[in-house]
Parts: sequence; C-alpha cells; structure tokens
Amino acid sequence: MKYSKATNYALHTILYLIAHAPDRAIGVQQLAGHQKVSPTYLSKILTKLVKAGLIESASGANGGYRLKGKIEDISVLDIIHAVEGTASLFDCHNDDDRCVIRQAMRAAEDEMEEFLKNTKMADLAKKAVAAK
Amino acid sequence: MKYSKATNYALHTILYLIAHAPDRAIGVQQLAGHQKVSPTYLSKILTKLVKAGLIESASGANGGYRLKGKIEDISVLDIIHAVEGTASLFDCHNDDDRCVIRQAMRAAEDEMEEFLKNTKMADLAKKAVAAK
DNA sequence: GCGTGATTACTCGGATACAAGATGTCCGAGTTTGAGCGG
DNA sequence: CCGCTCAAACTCGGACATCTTGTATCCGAGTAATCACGC
Repeated sequence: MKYSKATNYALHTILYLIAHAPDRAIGVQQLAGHQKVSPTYLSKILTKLVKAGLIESASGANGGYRLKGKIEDISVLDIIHAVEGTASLFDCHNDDDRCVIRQAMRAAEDEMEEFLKNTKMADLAKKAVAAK
Repeated sequence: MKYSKATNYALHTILYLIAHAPDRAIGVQQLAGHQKVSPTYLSKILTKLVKAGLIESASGANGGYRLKGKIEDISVLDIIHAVEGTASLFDCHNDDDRCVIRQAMRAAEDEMEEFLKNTKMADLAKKAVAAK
C-alpha cells in the first residue's frame, strides 16, 4: 500500500511545468533531468497524463509536453487518478456491497480524495516559490 | 496503490470475533472457513495483530485467537497499521522534507487516517447486525 | 532566393527484462487438552 | 480413584513457490523543424 514512484514523477513534472513553462512545450529529456528518471520511462508516464487531457504532447524537433488549458484547475487528485487509475483503494474480497468494512473504507477514501481534489497544483507551485 | 487482501482478511476476522466471540478463543480454521482463505495464511496475518497487541493467541488444543482487552477502542486504523505498517503512503523520491507535494500528500493522508481512527470496529459490528 | 530532399531532434507505442512485494503452501517444532491405562 | 503417559488438536515460525505489479530499458516508427543543395 504505497503510492507509486510514477505518481511522484507525474506530480513533480506538472509542478515543474506550471512553475517554469506554463505556456510552452518542454522536452522529456529536460523534464527527466530534474528528477533522475530515464526519459523513456517518464515519457510512458506522461502519456497517461496526455490521455487524461491534463497535458498535450508535440512531436518532432522542439517537441515535448505542454500544459493543456485551464491550468488553475488541475488538482492533485486529477494527476493521481490519471496515473494510478480511479479504482477504489479497497475491495471487499467477497463482493458484498453492504459490507460495513467496505463502506467505512470508502468513506475514509472519499475524505482523502476530497482533500486532494481541493488541492490545486497551481497553489502548490506558488507555495514552493514562496518557500524558497 | 491498493489495500492488500491481508488487510481485508484481518478486518473481517476482527469483526467476526467481536460479533461472535468477544470473550473466547476461536481456532484459525474456523476463522478461515468464513473467508475462503487458507488457515496457514490467515495465521500469518493474525500473528501481526498479535504483535500489535490487538488480539492474543492460545496454543494447544482448543486454542485459537481471542480479542485482547478494551474491545470498544479498536479502530480500523489500528488494524491497518498492524498489517500494512505505519509508513507513510507517499515518499518524495528526492527526500526533500520541504517538498510541497509531499506536504500536501501527508495532509491528505492524515485526513483519511483521522477518519479511520475514529471508526471503531465495535461500531461496525453493531451496524452489521442492525443491517441484517 | 526558393523549393526540395536529407538530416536531426524529438515523441509514441509495443515488446521485453528485471525486481519487489503480495499471496499462498509446506513442514517441523512447541503447547495444551483430554483420553486411556495401570496401579 | 488417582496419576502418569501418550495421542490429538492446535498455533508458531521459517523456508519456499508463485503471481502480480511496478519499474525500467530498448528499439522501430512516425513527425516536425532545420539545414544543405541545386536550380
């Protein structure tokens, strides 16, 4: 039970894009350089973000990844869902919808997701700058 | 990023003990029978709960597992921590304590844990009975 | 100067390799209960 | 009837085997900008 490194990379990448290049594309090699990840692997992760509509990719020379629309609205939850999937964290192994444990776990999960949904990446970017 | 089946088994076992045998020991075979798990595997999981002080084991004939003290206080979080460990769900790969992403994730996690800490197994047991 | 083709710098996607953790099984060892047996 | 022994029913713990998932790499294909060359 841990968040994957992929989620970590994705979050940092978005944060970097918002802070350093809100309106232009940046190559995956440069993005990977800041995080000590292999460019090919990061590319694979970012593809998920593209499919989720959070960013867009530009092929060819001077290509790369760029934020796509409504920057202020990207929440931490959006990124997590794009990378980890939207499946629930807890599944009762006997598929009982009325299982009280399952209900409790779902409620706890919703609590966390609500928090992450209200935490916008743009705010974190500002916070990071202010802390420096 | 998912809760393990082991956590699932542990939660259901505790729930069963509270509902059916708050004061006596029940053999692992009987406990496993209700959940379609192999007794040996369930035993391995329950050992973690014993080490966490939530239940105690009795060796020998008529042995098994029994709830240990203060039944009303066992929370869902206690069990999860016993099985999954208490480590944080999110670790920033560059070990930066001031990482804003890490801070946000920890805060969200705390939100969920607070909820799970306030959800007592005894209450879930009552709820399960009432729903029947 | 201008179009055309080659070169270069990229991303994309699939296939594959590798590692770690979750899941599950097996077996020997220790422990308690209870039955059986002999005095 | 008492006490001893022994077998049965348990849990405990470690050592494996297996399966899934996360992590990472490699390579061929496609794409866009740029450069070189010839007209």
